[in-house]
Amino acid sequence: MALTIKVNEETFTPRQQAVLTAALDLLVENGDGLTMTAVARRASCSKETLYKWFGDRDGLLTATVQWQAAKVRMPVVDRSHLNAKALRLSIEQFARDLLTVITGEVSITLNRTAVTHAAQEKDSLGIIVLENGPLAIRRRLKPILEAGRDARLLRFDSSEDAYRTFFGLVVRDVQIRLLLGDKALTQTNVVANIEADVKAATDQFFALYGAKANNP
Amino acid sequence: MALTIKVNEETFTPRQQAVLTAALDLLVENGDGLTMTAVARRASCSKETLYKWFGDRDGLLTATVQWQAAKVRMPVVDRSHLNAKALRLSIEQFARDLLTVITGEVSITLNRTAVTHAAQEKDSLGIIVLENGPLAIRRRLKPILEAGRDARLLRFDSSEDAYRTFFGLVVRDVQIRLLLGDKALTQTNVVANIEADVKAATDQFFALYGAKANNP
DNA sequence: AACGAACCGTACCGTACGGTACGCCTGCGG
DNA sequence: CCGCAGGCGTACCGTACGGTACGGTTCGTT
Repeated sequence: MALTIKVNEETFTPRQQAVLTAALDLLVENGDGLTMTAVARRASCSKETLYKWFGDRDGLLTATVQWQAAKVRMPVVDRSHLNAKALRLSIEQFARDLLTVITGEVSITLNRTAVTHAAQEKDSLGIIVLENGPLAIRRRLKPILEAGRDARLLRFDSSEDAYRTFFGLVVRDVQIRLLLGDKALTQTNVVANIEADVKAATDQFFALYGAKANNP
Repeated sequence: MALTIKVNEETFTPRQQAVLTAALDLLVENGDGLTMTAVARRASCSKETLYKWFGDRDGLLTATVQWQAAKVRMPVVDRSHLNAKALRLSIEQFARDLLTVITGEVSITLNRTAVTHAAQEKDSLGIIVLENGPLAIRRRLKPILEAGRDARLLRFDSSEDAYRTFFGLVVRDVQIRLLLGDKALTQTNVVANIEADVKAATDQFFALYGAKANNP
């Protein structure tokens, strides 16, 4: 159970999804408040049903994170005719999606849950969150970057390095500060600046990896 | 108790420091294993003493994190005669310090503990970790950056933005992946690449903010 | 020597929570 | 109409852990 990571969407009945929704709500409202009793009460079901469906508490947690993380599907960017303007818009869109997801309350909750989980020799949740968060973006961004390089619009040796630089330029210290509960970073504040941050990060990315850049 | 954040180094007796060391060891070994009984046994002291010294479990946790985080004192960089080479060495040193700290087992543990804590309406640990981690670097880096600007070696409008870009270029996705327990990032692997990453990040930082850079 | 403070070890209490058992209701196939 | 499977609600059990109490020991002070 702990070792089987079902990457594909598990097929949950509507009733089960209602239970998962209740569990997620409890997680968001009160991070550690995910007790089986609380979920049962919130979802109006019996604890016995929870155990029948999800095995144990960890199974319920995993199902919740898995199910919710998989819902974070960012819009696919058009990849045809890669002129400079289209490429820039694509990059900006990725930056915007990444920042929007990361600053969302659900994402913060899932990441906190996974980090907490990772602090106890359990890493399955961390893998799930990674797989559906940064790595999902990476999988979709890399082909765009490489297409940009093929079109002589970008210049880099390793698309992995380019991706990680992009991640750093966009995320900066926002995620860790949100995870640590930095009050100075109210989400409204961050959200209000997303557009400016997106533009700045994209500018910097092109300054480093644009074809005309003077990087080694 | 919960509201008083003692920024200055609390003066702990050697015996108390031994207790805090035991607590930290337990945290590192087994993230959630910080039970009062375990600490008392490890430190060969009585639980009653723990409660007398630290008030309650949260007090012990706070004292441990506070005490340990404050120990992360990165070497001060020479700020005199800022020629281009000295500035670059300083920046590199900051990058190296930041990466070294972040990838350390103690830092990972403290950050995980603080994130877990933040998931429960408690934010004091997060503040402590932030204050002694990223913000400590920021406090010491900003003057250097501004001195570099005064010396016409760097060009930027906001030193805050410059710092955050520096943070992103150096940290990238390393910290969040370590916090989530990404096995693909064994620490030895990261540590082995620190020097290369330091150089790359510094190159990129100067490409963006160096006086000869073509940034707006 | 006598006293008391600090502290260790351990036993103890109350509670919270994971997990299980059981009685009851509802809906559906024969 | 009967039986039964699925599921709800609740009661229950065992354990782990935070927090307290207490007897015994060491050590410094007078």
